Parts: sequence; structure tokens; C-alpha cells
Amino acid sequence: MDTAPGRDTRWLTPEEQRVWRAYLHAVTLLEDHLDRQLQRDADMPHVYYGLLVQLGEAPERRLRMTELAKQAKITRSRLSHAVSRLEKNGWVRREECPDDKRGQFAVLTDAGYEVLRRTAPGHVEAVRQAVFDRLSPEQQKSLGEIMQIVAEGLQPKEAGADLPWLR
Amino acid sequence: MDTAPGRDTRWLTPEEQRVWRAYLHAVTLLEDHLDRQLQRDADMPHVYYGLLVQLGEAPERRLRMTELAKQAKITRSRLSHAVSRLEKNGWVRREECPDDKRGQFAVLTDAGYEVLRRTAPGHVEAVRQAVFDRLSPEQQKSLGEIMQIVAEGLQPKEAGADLPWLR
DNA sequence: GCGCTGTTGTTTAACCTTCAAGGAGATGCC
DNA sequence: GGCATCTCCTTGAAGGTTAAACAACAGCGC
Repeated sequence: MDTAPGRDTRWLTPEEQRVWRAYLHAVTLLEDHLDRQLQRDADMPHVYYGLLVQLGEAPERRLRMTELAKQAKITRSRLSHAVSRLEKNGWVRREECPDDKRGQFAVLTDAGYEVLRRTAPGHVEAVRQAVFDRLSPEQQKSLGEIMQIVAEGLQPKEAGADLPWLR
Repeated sequence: MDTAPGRDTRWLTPEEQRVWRAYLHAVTLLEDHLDRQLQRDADMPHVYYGLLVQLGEAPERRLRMTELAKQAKITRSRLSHAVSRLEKNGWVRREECPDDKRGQFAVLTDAGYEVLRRTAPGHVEAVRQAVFDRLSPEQQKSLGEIMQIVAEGLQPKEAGADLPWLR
């Protein structure tokens, strides 16, 4: 990977520093804001809410643990803890996988769906107020492209994704 | 604050959803990446590293706790815990404030400065590889503007900041 | 079948963050 | 001065996250 930082570090220029600081500030403020909003209205952190959303969109409102972890960009360990908590709340239920006895499904319960239905509007509104209402259409487009690029760069590559002849 | 979500929620359009998902993915992947990088190379999470940076840039490498918390966008409580931890590592030291006996200074020690000097290049390189190397100059500029706007919208306003005649 | 390797999901303990509460000193007002 | 109130910072408990180790199983070659 040749990352060994030698004598010649490519420091950030003043302009790059401004961009980076702005990014850090925006991201931490926004995550804080949304976390508080959801903690107040739905009694759970943002990440947990995201899990319910993913399940709500999945066929039959169920996903294998690993698949859910992948979609939510969290570790399986973290997901395991999270689901345990959501299970206690009655929002999610675990089910065994008939095909693979190691496997577990996380299933969104009716109560979980109800919570989602009740709290989604407030959450969307919060996102709108904090982000979309403040950006021009061009900026929104730009933001999407930029984030897409950054995410792709960090995504653990699919096997053979860049070696199509191996598939 | 008329946020009461009535029957008429302004849902995100499909395009807005794509932008928002891309944002969430990028941000969580990036934060994870940097956290791991720093945990490995500097034995501390990203936020703690940020504290050392702020102190390193401050005059005399010292800041009042509240000021540091404000700059780092974290709560005083969190900062208090964090400084305790950094103090155990010998990277930061607390000092009393002569002017205000309630006050405390957080001071970057020589050892702390040394850690910073040693690990900064690797961190900058990680940020570069994940972000700046992948974006065009226009995109970098755009990112800065967008994040600036979002951050300002969430920033707790300074007293009278939008009422200049009151200052 | 048997063993090998990799996957799936959980667990433990250490660590970090949050929230609510509180001590101690400053500030202002009478 | 006396009192209320505010600010600065800390604390402890509850809860969330992480890394590492683990048990159970699947897939595969033999």
C-alpha cells in the first residue's frame, strides 16, 4: 500500500484545511442533532433507527444479520448488540434461518413498523431542515456525487468487482 | 418552531434519498476508517486526536475547557472524561486558571506534542487518500461550501449574532 | 466419511458517550 | 452584605461501541 510517511508529508493546504474542518464540524453537529432528535422522539439512536428502516424496506421485513450489517455499514458485533436491544423493545424479533443453521433473520415486528410509521415524518423533517432546505439543487447533486465517490473509495471491494473476467 | 408533522410530510424524493444514503454511507465509512487508523497508530479515537490538534494550535498550547469543547463541538462532560483519559496517557495536563477559580486549562504536554508530531503525517495521508485525492478542485470547493452551510445551520447561535445592533 | 478452511453470529471486557445531578466559584441585584 | 442565578467543570450510572476470542456450521477436497 506504500503509505509509509517519509520526510515528505503532503500536508493539507490552508484551503484544504478549511474544507476538512467544515466537514468535521458539519458532520459532528449533524449527527448530534439527529441523534438527539431520534432519542427524544423514538427513544433510540440514529443507527438503530436506520436498522428499522432497512428492515422495513426489505422483502417480508426481514434480513439476514450479515446482510443487514452490510447495508447499515456496521460490524456484525455491533449489530448483534443492537438487535438484542431492539428485541427487548419489541421492535425486532430474531428468527432462525432454515437453510443455514448458523444464520439468523432479524425481522421487523408490527410494533417496530408502527414506531417507524410514527417517527419517520419527524425525522425526515429534521433532515430536510438541516440539509436539503439549505442547499441549492446543484449543491444537492454535487453532495451526492462527492459522497458517492468517497464511499466507493472506502467500501471493501466486492470479490472480483474490478476483475470482471474472474466472475 | 412549527415542526408538527401533519398529514402532509414532505418526504424525500428518490433523488434526495440517494443523496442522503450516499452521505450516510460515506460518513460512517470514513469515520470508521479514520478511527481505526488512529486507534492503530496513535492509540486513541479520532475525537481525542482532534483535541490534541486544537491544543497544539492554540497559543501556549493551552485552552480553557469550555473553549476547547466549543471548538471541538463536543459537550463539556465528554471533554472532561476525554481529558482525564489523555491525562493518564501523559499527553495533556490540567492547570488551574488564575483569573477564574472555576476554570481549568487543558495543556498539551511535550509528550502529547510528540505523539502529534509522530502521527500527524499518517493521519493526513489517510484523509488525503480517502477524500482529497478522489475529488476534483471544483468538488473540493463545493464540499467546503456545502459543509459550511450545514454547520452554520446547526450551530447554536452566538448571542445577538443576527442582531448586531444589540452588541 | 474426514478434515480443512472460511463464514455466521454471539460473547466478553474494556472503553467511550450521554444524561442527570451537583459542587464551587462568579455575577448581579437589592 | 445577602440572596438568587448563572457559569465552569466534574462525577457516576446507564447505555452504546469495539476488538478479540469463540462455538457452530457450511463448503470443499480428498
